[in-house]
Amino acid sequence: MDAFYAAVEQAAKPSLRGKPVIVGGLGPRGVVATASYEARVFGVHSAMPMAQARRLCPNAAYLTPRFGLYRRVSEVVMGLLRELSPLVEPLSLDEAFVDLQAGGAGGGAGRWPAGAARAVGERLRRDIRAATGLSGSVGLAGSKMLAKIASEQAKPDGLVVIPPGTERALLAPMPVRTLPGVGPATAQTLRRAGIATVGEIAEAGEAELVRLLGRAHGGALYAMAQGIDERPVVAERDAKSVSVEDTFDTDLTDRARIQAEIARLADRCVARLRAAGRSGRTVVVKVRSYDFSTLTRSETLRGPTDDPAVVREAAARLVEGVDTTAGVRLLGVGVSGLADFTQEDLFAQAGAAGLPGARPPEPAPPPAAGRAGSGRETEAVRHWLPGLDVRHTRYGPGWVQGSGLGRVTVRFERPGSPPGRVRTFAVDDPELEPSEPLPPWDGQVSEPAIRPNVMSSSEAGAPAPGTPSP
DNA sequence: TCTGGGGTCCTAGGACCC
DNA sequence: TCTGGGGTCCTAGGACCC
Repeated sequence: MDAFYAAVEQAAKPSLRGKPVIVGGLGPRGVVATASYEARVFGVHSAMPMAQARRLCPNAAYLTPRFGLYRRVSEVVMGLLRELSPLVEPLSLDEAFVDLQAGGAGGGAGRWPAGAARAVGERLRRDIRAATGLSGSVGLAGSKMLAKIASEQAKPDGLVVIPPGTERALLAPMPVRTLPGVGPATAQTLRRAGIATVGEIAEAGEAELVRLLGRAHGGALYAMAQGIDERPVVAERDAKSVSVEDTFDTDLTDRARIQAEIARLADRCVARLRAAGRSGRTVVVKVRSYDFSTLTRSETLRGPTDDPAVVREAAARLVEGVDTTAGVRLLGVGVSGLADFTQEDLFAQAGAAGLPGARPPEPAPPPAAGRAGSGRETEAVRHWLPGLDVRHTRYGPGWVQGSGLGRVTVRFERPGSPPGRVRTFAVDDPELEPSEPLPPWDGQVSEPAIRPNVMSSSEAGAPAPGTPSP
């Protein structure tokens, strides 16, 4: 999907179409998650500090991310991919590999008539636009690596095919950073060895690449430089770890506060673990200091757990051993070594944590949602975060454009409506209330081809009763 | 008002075991 | 009592991806 988060927001907010839109953290330490193509013209890009983005593009719309909405749109798109083949490997909410041969749409025996793949790709792009109102790009090739490179070249709103037999010649002149897996550090190492292009990787030979980058990375890169990538498309990979982390607006130094935050993070982590029906054996704590130096401390239990108390206690022990006196900007808690939860694990975890071993396997305590989740979200709503949906009893649905000085500015429009007008209210106006996001296909003129058949529980909240329809 | 949050994979050293 | 070789597990850190 092209500039996915920003594109969803533009689809949901008609007045933002054609304008620079930047989605990301709006706090003092936020970074850009996605910039629309209109904003990229100003040099804004993903992972850039929000402060820098505001200097480069002061007139953009700055919006807080709405992952629940993006997830719903993503599910629609992934559903379209699964119509092409059962072998779909999502990489993120907005990207996936599809093994078309496994889908049999090419006519069997793994042979595709000339042009058939391109036709499938173009039809997919039309279907995605019809179902979501958004544009996606397609790369078609004989391997995951080449398909990914092709899709990068196809963006935005395009399709690129790399025909079999043309791979090496096509790759040779490209900079090494084109290859997936080559980031700043690898590019630097290669540059120092006089290697700037993919062709030069192939010329250097496997022994040299392994010497420079190690067995796995060097070997993989040497193969990729020749267009060789045998990795299969794998659907439904089980997660191997679950983690949560928070960056604080100002550094933390108070030990009690740090321990309180660690406990909150542990509860949030376990809540996600349980929601996935998993348990884990290794607890990891992450601490990023005032100077951005980052360390982790981990402890492996004797058996897997999904008990919030066990994870909380392990995390507390681990952070106890870290010098935090100079100030920490980020804390994180994670669990790895995941297993599908079984009843026997309860005994193992009781022993491992030094808890009273005889404790019966009572129903595990609730995932302590009280403090972190609901409290924080309520707070966010009261601050009328830019980008969030609201509803006014007289003016209907709209979204927060900004707030401050006791006022909140709302633009009244919705997906499918013409650009709306702006009104300003007191922040405590009783006629104004937060509301659920309206997906982009709501209000479209034509009936969408596909609708999500399942709503995630976090999105399932019914609209408030008694509010008038527009 | 420099640098988010959620992941994956790899490497390397030490403990431990046979 | 001059000290091998291979394997696994754990811990910590780093590169990379979206």
